[in-house]
Amino acid sequence: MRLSDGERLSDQEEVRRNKLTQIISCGYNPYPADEFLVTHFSHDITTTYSDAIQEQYKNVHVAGRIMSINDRGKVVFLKIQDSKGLLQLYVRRDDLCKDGDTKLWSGLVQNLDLGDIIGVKGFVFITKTGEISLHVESLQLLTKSLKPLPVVKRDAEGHVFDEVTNPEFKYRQRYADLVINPDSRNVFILRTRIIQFIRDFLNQRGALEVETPVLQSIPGGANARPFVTDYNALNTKFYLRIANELYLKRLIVGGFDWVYEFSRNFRNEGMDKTHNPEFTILESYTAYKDYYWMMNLIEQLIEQLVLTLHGKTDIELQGRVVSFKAPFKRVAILDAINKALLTGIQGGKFSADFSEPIELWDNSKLALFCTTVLHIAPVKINTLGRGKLIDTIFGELCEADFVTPTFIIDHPVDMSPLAKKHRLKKDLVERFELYVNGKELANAYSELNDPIDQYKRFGEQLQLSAKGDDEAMYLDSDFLRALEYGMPPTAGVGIGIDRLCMLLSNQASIKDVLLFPHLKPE
RNA sequence: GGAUCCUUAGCUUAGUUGGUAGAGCAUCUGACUCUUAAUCAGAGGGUCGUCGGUUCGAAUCCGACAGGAUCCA
Repeated sequence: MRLSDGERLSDQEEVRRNKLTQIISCGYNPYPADEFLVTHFSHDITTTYSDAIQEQYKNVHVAGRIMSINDRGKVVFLKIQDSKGLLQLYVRRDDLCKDGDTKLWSGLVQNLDLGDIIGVKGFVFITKTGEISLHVESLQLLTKSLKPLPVVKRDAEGHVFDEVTNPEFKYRQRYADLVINPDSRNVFILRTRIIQFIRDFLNQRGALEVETPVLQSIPGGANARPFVTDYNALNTKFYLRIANELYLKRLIVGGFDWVYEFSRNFRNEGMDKTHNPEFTILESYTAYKDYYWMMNLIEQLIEQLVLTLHGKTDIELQGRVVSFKAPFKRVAILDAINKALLTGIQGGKFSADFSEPIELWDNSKLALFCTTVLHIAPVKINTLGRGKLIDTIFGELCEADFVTPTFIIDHPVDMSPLAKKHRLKKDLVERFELYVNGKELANAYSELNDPIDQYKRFGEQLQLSAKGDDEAMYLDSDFLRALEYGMPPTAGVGIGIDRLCMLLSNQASIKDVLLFPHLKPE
């Protein structure tokens, strides 16, 4: 008996299939359809039970997966795991088989394996060794498990047996990882709590959650290579969205004054510890506000989120304590770079040729710095515009320094084609990025709403594209048409949800905060 | 895309100038009606990622491929 071609069954799998046959031949259904009424969860019992209130625990129904079996002959101790934790079951043959017919014992109980899912009824008591347990009066199989589960065992000294450490196993068989590894499960519970917190935070302030197209005819709103697909009914190429920004702005044009969406975005690019081609960004746009207002909002959001999850605003990240107390530091990106240049020159890392403030450098000097100091291939640099060069220098020189939450603000105009020009500072835009633990967590602008300026910016992107920058933005004339009707002054923000989850769950890889990260097919 | 490393039983792994694989947990058989890594006595389970080469002989050396991890681009 096999489920798929070419796969030989292991001895343990053969054994389980034989047990399945025995269970069926004894008249028990290994996959019953009936509802099993659950009255209690493991954790609730083990945290609230005491002998003083045992009357309330006389008829308890629990269901879960068998995680340990301690067979003592005519008594078996089982531990089952439900969604909230573990509960020990005390199963006695003579309690299950009161009429002397031991078929249930020999036909079913003795054919149970680790991983089987059972439903039990009984009363709660405390064993001689002091463990709150369920004395089982009836037991039924709810699902037979045919594949051995590498259940983790721990001894009294804390030695761990059978813990799956192979990351490929965890990622490919997340279902198994979630069963055997509570740490994994907790990360994903935390992820949901984070998303719920943000949703509540925005809803309480009057924001409207919306849904915009995942399939787009023009992949706009970001600099990235898209996934392409054929749209049969419309007989044209479509793209999976790289961002939802331009659609949310269309909604601001339409008169909604605060919208947001948790947007699953797709970028056809490399994957590493912080990038998965499919990822989640929260985008939110608010009419009549600017990026200063947005900075205040975001620092409130992050501070309160950390406070809610951890009960305090100072938390430990990779061995150092980081404060999330608002307000966060605000540093102009050019100031940050100039400071790093000065430090580098004083430390002898680069020559004094680069002592002039970076805003005065011409493009050839930027390129020279990138090739000689940062050792970036000239072929690549030739495709980059001024803004991307400066962004690259910031990434290399400064990014890692911003461990405590810091707003990096006022970027050069040509690296921010959707941001409004700064009200005071020439050649800059009203933009901020939030850096925490050396990584970009959020990106926001006072949104560009001047359709003529926006048209010019798209034009500059087209020129970059012609130079070979395959991430330059596409021109979206429908978006320009929307802007021509008039979009009120608007502040917009995007928060990387995956990175936020990595940060707050202290995970080093994005794969550890994605339930099903992409891997090559087996 | 480049460099380095990894792939041995269900899981974790040992395997020393190349001599047809050893363990713990899990599994199976037997004993045990309050155990908790239960214990005790026995047993089975591996085409050592795949394919090819060198050799009398390959888990081990060489090559290609596949998957994964880390770092770089």
